[in-house]
Amino acid sequence: MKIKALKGFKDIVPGEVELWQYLERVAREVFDRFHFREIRMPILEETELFARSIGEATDIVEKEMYTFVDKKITMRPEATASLLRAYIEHGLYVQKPVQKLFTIGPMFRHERPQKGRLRQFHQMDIEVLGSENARVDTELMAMGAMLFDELGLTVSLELNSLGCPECRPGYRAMLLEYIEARHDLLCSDCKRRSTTNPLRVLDCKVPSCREQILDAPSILDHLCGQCEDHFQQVQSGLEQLGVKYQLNKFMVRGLDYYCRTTFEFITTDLGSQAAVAAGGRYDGLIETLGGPKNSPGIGFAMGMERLVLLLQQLDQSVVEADTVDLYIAGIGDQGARVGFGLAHEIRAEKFSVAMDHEGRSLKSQMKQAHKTGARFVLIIGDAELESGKGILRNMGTEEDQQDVLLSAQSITECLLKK
RNA sequence: GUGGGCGUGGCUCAGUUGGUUAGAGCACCUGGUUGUGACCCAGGAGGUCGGGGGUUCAAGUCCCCUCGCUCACCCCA
Repeated sequence: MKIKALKGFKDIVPGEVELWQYLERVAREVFDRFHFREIRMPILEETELFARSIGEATDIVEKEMYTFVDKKITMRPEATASLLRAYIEHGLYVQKPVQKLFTIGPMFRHERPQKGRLRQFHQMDIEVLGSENARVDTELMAMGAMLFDELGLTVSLELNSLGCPECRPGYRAMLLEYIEARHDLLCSDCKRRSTTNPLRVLDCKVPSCREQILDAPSILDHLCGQCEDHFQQVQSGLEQLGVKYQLNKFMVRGLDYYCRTTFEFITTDLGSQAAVAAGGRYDGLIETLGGPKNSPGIGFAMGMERLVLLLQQLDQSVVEADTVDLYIAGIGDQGARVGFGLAHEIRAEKFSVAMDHEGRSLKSQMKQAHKTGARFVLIIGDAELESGKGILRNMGTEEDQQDVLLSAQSITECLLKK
């Protein structure tokens, strides 16, 4: 019986991992430009942390978490809660009132896997803690847009506001009334949602439900003065920076902690997993988790599997082919022995060197060199050992240089010349 | 948790109305004269046809069960 990876858990093998490295490299570079700093947290946390932040009644907490019940610990299903815990625990808000942080790593949710959705998945998570200025919201979305643009991905930004504890309850009551009046016309899921989370009815995909909610009251028409003002500033900021966006008054969030600004970066190229990144503001959350009072925050997470899938759909290859500077082909035991030593010395000079130790024929080694994408091949056989000079073949031009001294120094000089 | 589709060598797949030793392409290995990479040619290795049971003289091909993968619902990044 062969042992295989668990359902929903995937290996990222050579040939595939390069794209992940590329994604991460570009992202880190962009984060750096906006002056975000990295933070890394453990994968396991107290279960309580997620119950309190994400919300007891959410699907994530109710049925999707990997929890060690006896130890009361859970593998993180998302990054924000852990990041805030660390932020509070280390008193980062004391050192610097506004913190801009990012983290990259695996998250775990026990769901049925499908395209762009795994049980262990990876997110890049960005958070700005300690500011409620609308420019922060704008900058965050602008950064996301810039990153996707530089990756060559076509995604659109959808924006909404969820209001705050001042204005949401009133709106919620109004919506509930609207939904109740049409209760019989809704799908069975929405009937359930109307009691568990009425806002969710707004983004039901069933056509008949969509029809019913067309004239539903919009939160955007019922924001309190402050939220309205804040939302206007966010929008004018996006316009100032030339970031295209679309208002979506039906967009809701699955995690309880969101308020005010919420947004999603959407693609049409991933089947049902449209959101490649999503997030929003969570102004009361830091306090809820034991941090300083009146401490606002906003952040978003990007699904790396989804981004990699999109990158794979691009025709142009963004990843460099497999290549080495030099392949050493040793013929016979002595040739291989000398090559073995030279390879080590040349590697110490910061060149990449490949050779095999299987005692293959020269022809076979040349084939290996070709497949490896070697720029040069150094041939060392009996004749070369005798003269002390090797043959250096340029794999591009097919030229052989006959008189290369078998020393790391003269070989590296030749490599530098080309 | 609920549905649909699919499970043949590393990968992509053929396998006819069930019938002799299960095939192809790609990839891999070794050769094509004595020490050289494309292509080509020859040869080779590699599969208990997901697993179990049943029908039959005979099953990769039919039936049942089971496991796995996948897409979708739900939910979400």
